[in-house]
Amino acid sequence: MVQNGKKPRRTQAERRLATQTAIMNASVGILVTEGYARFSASRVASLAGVSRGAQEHYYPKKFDLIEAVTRQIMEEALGHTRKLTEQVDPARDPIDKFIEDSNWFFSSRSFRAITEIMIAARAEAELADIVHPIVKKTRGELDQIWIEALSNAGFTRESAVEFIDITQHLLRGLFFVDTWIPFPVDRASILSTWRGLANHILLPDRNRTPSASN
Amino acid sequence: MVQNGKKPRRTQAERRLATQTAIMNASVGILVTEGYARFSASRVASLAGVSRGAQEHYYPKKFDLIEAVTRQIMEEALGHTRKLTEQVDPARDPIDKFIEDSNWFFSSRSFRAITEIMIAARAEAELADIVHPIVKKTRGELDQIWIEALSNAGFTRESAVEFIDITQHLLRGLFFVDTWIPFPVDRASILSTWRGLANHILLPDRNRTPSASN
DNA sequence: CAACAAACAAGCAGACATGCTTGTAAATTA
DNA sequence: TAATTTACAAGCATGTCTGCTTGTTTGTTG
Repeated sequence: MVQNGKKPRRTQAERRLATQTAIMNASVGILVTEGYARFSASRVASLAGVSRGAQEHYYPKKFDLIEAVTRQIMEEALGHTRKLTEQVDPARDPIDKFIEDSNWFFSSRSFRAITEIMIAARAEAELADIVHPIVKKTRGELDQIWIEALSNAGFTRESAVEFIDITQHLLRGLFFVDTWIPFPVDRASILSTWRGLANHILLPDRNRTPSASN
Repeated sequence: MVQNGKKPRRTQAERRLATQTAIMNASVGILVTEGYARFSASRVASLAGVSRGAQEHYYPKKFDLIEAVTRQIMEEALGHTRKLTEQVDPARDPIDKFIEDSNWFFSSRSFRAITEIMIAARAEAELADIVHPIVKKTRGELDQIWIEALSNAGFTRESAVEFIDITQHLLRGLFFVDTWIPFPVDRASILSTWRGLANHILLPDRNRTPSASN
């Protein structure tokens, strides 16, 4: 149950928030641990400790629920990256920070949940119409942040875009095996190798002030 | 219908084969175009043009059907790679051939179908017990073939293993985006870049330096 | 060519998911 | 505090999927 005995009196806003976050957490939990196949409205409500009726009240259709999950996760990721890049000295170690941040996201529960949703969207055109724009928009903003960071660090935009792109592909591949294939993955070793290759892709921009690298 | 009016007489073996291949093709077709979510026994039978009873005759359980699909696809992939490597002059271009072969597989309908099955297996432990050993075994054999090929071409086994591993991760990442994410993928460009980095990972064998990992 | 076995057809019962409707308690407002 | 809206509970109608059973056709064999 959401409410507890100590506080029999809660304001509407509190009740709303409690119920909604319980549903959100349960949704992500089921998506992450069991996958979309087991993601039913009933199971979400059950795990969240709310009734089907409460579910219905906030998210009338199943897709409304999924849309909310998608928005929340992408919002979180954006916030996480924004906070991280604000701490980054553009001239110092944006490459490591980028790899760290990307590795964080593409290993996260959030990405796992989003992926389950994207897979479902391939079978449900209506769902795709809902979530694709959200993902596309946020992904674009995230990429933009790192393109700026790497540009400010003295690399050409073109090479930055390529490096970001390939890094993300690699990380999605690691996620892929991690999640669905029964092979062990030595993530640290692979990322270390990849880090070593970065300088073969990222090119210094002559039109920019070169970074004070050591 | 499987049979046609011109040949009212078919041997049992022919009937069997016709029905089974129709079911296999329909299965892969549904997995590839619609995903596991829409993969139901009824739909397979319907698309294959056979009755549910015929389905039942050869594949009593849904998982029997999936097991057959898995075996067939992995068998095909192994045959494809074996044929390709037999034509490869070990001293010439095994790197290109490996990338080409891997890119073929990880872009193929077969891999798409297998992936749908692996995703389903995460939610169905029983299914995982059936398909994981098959995939694991075949994947191991496939890797072994290329490790030999690259070794024979003069690279250290260790570096060959690492190169193969990362290449496959990258290709799975490309597949990931290709399949589920609404972003365009410039596969040729990425693979070209990756090909250029190969020589930074693959190490010649005779200079077996006591490689210090950095 | 008769008898048997294999291949195939068709229909059914149980489980489960969705979306809806009706009923009740709690909180806000006038 | 009475009226009214919001939040939540619970059950039902509909549809689909799976696994099974029963019935019919086709091919093989003695």
